[in-house]
Order: sequence, then C-alpha cells, then structure tokens
Amino acid sequence: MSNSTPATIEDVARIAEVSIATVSRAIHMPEKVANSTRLKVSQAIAITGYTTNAMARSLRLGRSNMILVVAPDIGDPNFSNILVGLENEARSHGYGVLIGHTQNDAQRGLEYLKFLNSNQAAGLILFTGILPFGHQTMTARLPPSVGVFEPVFNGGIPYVGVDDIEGARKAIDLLLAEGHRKIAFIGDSRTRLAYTRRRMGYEAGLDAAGVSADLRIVLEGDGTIESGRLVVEQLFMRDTLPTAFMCVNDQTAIGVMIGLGARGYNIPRDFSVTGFDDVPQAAFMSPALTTIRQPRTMIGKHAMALLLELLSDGQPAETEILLRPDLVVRNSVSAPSREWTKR
Amino acid sequence: MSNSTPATIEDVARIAEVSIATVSRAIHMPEKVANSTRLKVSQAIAITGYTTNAMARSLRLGRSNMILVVAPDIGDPNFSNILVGLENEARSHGYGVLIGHTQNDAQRGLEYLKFLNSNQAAGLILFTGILPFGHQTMTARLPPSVGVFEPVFNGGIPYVGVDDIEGARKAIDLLLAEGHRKIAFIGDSRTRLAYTRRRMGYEAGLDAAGVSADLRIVLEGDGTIESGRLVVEQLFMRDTLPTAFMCVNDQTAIGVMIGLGARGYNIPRDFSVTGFDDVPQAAFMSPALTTIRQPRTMIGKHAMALLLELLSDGQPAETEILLRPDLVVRNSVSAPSREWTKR
DNA sequence: GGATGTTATGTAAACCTTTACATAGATCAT
DNA sequence: ATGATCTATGTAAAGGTTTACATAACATCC
Repeated sequence: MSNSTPATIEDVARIAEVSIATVSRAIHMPEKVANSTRLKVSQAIAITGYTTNAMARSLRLGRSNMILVVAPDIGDPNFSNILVGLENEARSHGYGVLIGHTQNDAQRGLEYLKFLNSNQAAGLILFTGILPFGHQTMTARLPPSVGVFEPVFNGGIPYVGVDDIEGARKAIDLLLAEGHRKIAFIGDSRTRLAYTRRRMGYEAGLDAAGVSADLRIVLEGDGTIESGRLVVEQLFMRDTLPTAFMCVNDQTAIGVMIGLGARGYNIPRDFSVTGFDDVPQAAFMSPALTTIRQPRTMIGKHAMALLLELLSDGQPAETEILLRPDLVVRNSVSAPSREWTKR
Repeated sequence: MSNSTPATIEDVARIAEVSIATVSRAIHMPEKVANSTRLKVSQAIAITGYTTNAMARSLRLGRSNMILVVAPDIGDPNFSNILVGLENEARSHGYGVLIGHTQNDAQRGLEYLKFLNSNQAAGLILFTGILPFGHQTMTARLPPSVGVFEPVFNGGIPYVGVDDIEGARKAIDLLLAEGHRKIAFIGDSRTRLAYTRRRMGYEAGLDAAGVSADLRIVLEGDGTIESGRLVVEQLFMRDTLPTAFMCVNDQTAIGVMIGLGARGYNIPRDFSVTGFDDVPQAAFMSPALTTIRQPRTMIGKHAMALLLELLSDGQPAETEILLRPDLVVRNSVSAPSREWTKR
C-alpha cells in the first residue's frame, strides 16, 4: 500500500483501465465523465492512494493554490488571530496558506519573491507596512496582493484593517470624559501609517474638546515595550507631566506601565494609561489594560476574501476596507486625582 | 524589463547563444563550463532577470528546497525564537522555510500532508508532540522529519529540545535551597511528554532532598494561563497549602500568579512561583518570573542541522539531542515566610 | 599520424499534469 | 437512411527544468 514512490495519474489510469485524461477529468470535471467510469476511477484512486502532484499541476496551470503570507515578525501578538481568519477563509475556497517570515530582512524577503516568481503562490498577503523585497520591489512582478493590519506604505496595494482614527478617537474620548486634559500621545511615527492615523484621532479628539495645543505632548516610539519604558524616563525630565498616557499600541502601554511602576506610581490612581490592539496579554496585566480591540479574525477573513476576489476577477482594485474598532474598558483608566506639575 | 511573463531558461539560452543545457550547467555546475560561456550566460541572466522556476525544478528533481515547519499554534510564545534558529540554519544551506499552522485541527494537518506528498517540501519540522495528520498518519509517507520543542509522541522521529528533567531539577533545587519543603507541581500531563519529564525532575529533586511523599502535591493542567488560575482555585479548597508553586511552564506560572494576586497574596512574600521556558513576557511580569530558560534559537539551529543531515545521508537516525537549560533567577522566589496550614 | 583521453557543448528524454483537438459511438430530426 | 448534434473517451502537446548520452574539438602520447 504505502509504496516507496508515490502513485501517479498513470498508475490510476492503468488500474481503472482508462486514459490519464479521463482520470484527470474524473477528478476535476466529474460531470463530464460517465458514472461507471467515475466509479472505476475513484476505486483506483483509493487503491493507489493517489494524490495529485501539486508541483506538476501548478507547473502546467501556471498558478498554484497556495497563498503566501509574509510577516516581518511572527512573534507579533496580533499576528496569530489574523492568521486564523486568513486561513479559515482561504480553506473554504480551496486554497492553502503558507507563512513566510522575513525578520525585517530584505535579503530574506527576496527568497519569498523568488518563491512568488516561480508561481509557487497565487497570491500574497502582506502583514507589514512595507514591501519586504528590498530594491527589487519596483521591478518585481507581484501576484495579486492585499495588505493587512498596517497599510502598505508605497505600493498602491489594497488594505484591510481597523479604522485607526476612529479607534484612537474612542480612546481619547474616554480619557476626556474621565476629566483628563493633559494627555500624552506615546508612539508617534512618521514611517508607520497606522501610527500616524492614531495620532490623527488623538488630535481630532482634543480639537473637538477644545483642549489647547500647549497641553498636548506627543512623543515618538517604535511600538515596542522598550520604547514605552524609555518614554517614561524622558518624560520625567520635563517640566510638566500629563495625567494620562494614550499609547499607540498595547506593547507601548505595557512599557509605560512598567516604567511608571518602577518609579513607584500606581495605575490608575496616579496616571491613566490606554493601549491599542487588545493583545491577549492586555487582559492579564495588573491593572488590566483599557484598550481598543482590533477585530483580528475578521480582518483576516475580509483580507483573504478580497484577495480571492482579486484572484478571480483580476481587477486591480485599490480599496481600503476599514473595520470598526471597539473600546474595551478595564482598569487602567480613572479620573485624574491631582494636578501633576513638577513636584 | 519587467515583462508580463517571466523569463525562462530558453530566453537566457537564446540571448547567450548557447543551449539550455549549458545555461543550466552554468548555474548549477559552474566549473563544468568555460569561463567565456559562463560570462555570456550570467550577462544574459542579468538582462532577462531570469530566476529559475522552482516548480519545474522540483518536479524534475523530485524534491524541493523548502522545509515545512508545522505548528499547532503559531501564537505560542516559544515558537518565534525557535523559528529564527530554524530559518538561519536552513538559509545558510540553501533551503527556505515555510510554516504550516494546524490550529490543532487534523483536517488542516491533512492539507500539509498533501503538500508534502507532492514533494513541495523536502523535509518536515514538527513543532508539536503529535503527528498532526489524523488517521492517515500510519500509512503516510513522511519525508525526513525532526521534532522540536516537544518530543513526538508516537512516531520514532528524532527530537531536538531542552533537557526537561535537568531543567525541572534546577527549579526544584532552587526552591529547596530557599528552604521550601511543601512544593506543588502544577501542570502534570500524561499526554505531553515534555511535561511528564518535568515532573520527573520535580520528583527526583524531592527524592534527593528526602522530602516525604505526603508533602508533594501534583496537579494536572494543560499549560495555559487559564489552567494555572484554575489550579489556584482548586488548591484553596484543600486542607493544606504549599509554600511554593513549581509550574510546568511560564504560562501556567502566569495563571498561578494572577490567581494568587486576585486573592490578595503577595509574591514572593506569601508564595514562591517558578516557571519553565522563559518566554519574553516572563521578564516583564511583576514580580519578574524566576524560570528555566530554553535555548530556543539553538534548538532551532540544531534541529534544522539534524534535518539537513538526514536529507543528505538518508540515515533513519533516531536520536534525541538535549540542550542544557539555564536557571534564570528573578524575583518570584524567596524563602518561605511562615507555615501555611489552612488558616 | 593515428589512437586515446579530456573538455565543452548540444540533443532529447523525463518529471506529472491539464486540456485542445480528434475520434467514435449514440441519439435525434428530417 | 442520411446527416447533424451530442457525449464519452483517447491522443498528444505543453509547461520549465535537469541530466544521461552523444558529439565535436582539441590536446597528448607513442
């Protein structure tokens, strides 16, 4: 049964006493084949344990049934759930999903570009704000692609994600409603579109509440725990402190909380903190982090649906699908207790 | 330059004015080809932007240059670093790495089995204690495979991981040295080999210290945060409490700490806690978690090296490579402060 | 100068599919 | 009965490689 060399379509044809063309048809266009023959073929398949050689099939067809998902950092706590959405949707349409990990390394990105160029994947999901293929990017022939989680910076590639501005707006509005006025935005970035948008939500909320510009503090960061901690250090060298920290993502918020904790402050009594993303860890912090939830599985589902649509239509759509972010209230926000001016 | 259809070896041959065989040789066996021709060929390659069609190549060769890494849960905080080790080693030998995500779903595992059967991957790294291919497992023709992080339960598949017994021994010895005698082991499991081994280390340590059996508490768990929290609840219904919790992994330890925190206890004053794995989060907890470090990048490196060796030798080695775990002392362990008998 | 060996290249088959086209038998309309 | 239409199947080409084998040019040796 389990032979040394896998069964080919020819083995099946011989046993079923038909031609290989008929076998292929019995598999892919069953209605084109007589009932009796179809039966013989499926029996022969069962006997041989035949499974079609995807290599040969894709070579002949000039396309594969695999979708490549390229991620710069597979450890990103947001990745896992989005992936689940991607996979479920792909699977229900007969596609498989493979993951490429670039570690932010253009060299490694090139490997996957080669992978794509040899038709080993029919489509591409980009889990990163940039095209990870270095300089070759411009000349590269990319298959239908969709960006996810973070808009692709320079590619004119359709994007599915959360409405960052609206999400940030929900966070800032909560802080304002609690009575905060001096609110710092932690993690601004010129290169990461999603972060820029979150800052826009921050500004819009403060504008709407009539908070004057000199009460605003905006600090840069790269979205890591470390950057959050660092910012706290910087901030304590300043004249005036905010009463609340609105962080660009949960990782940054965790860093800020660690930094504040190390200085002996209590959250939310002394300072309020909000995050963005609602990573799994956020619920387990103490205090549990108030944050904005990304509908990750949904993002994955919609992104894959869009990609498969592109694949069949060939339309070079340049859409942006924005899903609704939800406020998740936990324990890291309260009313400001006293005025923090440099003590 | 960037044409609609990718350049083939034939295009290169035409431009270089040689046969396709020579082009192929110029690429793969450069020493077999005259200097002048080699030059013409590489110029032609540059002009056309040719990259070899991996589909056709693998079909011809009957094997690919991709290694498939199958993981049940890509969100596992251990996964990312091991993957980096796997990738670096693979890359330096001309192999690429693809990741398959099974979500513990046998159906999904089958997809990857088909992937393997059609020679789309030359080898397999299993990041899970079981063969994820459902019933087909027995009859399946698997390519050379190596288990990693957790021994493969039933497959006779070589394994690379940490020495669980020694690691657990280091944790228990630390607790004993601090003066603990009544130490609970949280997260025992009959189905997960790694967990069983860690328990063996626990028992061995207590045996060596002459701690009597009635002071031992062993509770089951599945290694999730939730299971750790649950165990604390169970434990507080008992007559006697331990002074320390030795947890089978960091996730469990986090759950235990949350559970104890929720009941108002302070760690390490009231209870000591140890973990296992040293996941990134462990350092950021408060208190920071004392745990056993897995040399994850190294595990990945060795596993891939072993697999590539198998690939070239064809030896059906059935080795087990165990790396040395290190104790990482942080702040979740201290001497027991008082005797906990049900208050 | 012929036999021999070496080196560089070309020819063609093979890997496993899918599918356009051809064929042959059956059904149907006239 | 004849041609037209339809259905089920077979034949063979094509997709892009690699490589065994063949060939040809050239150097080496006596």
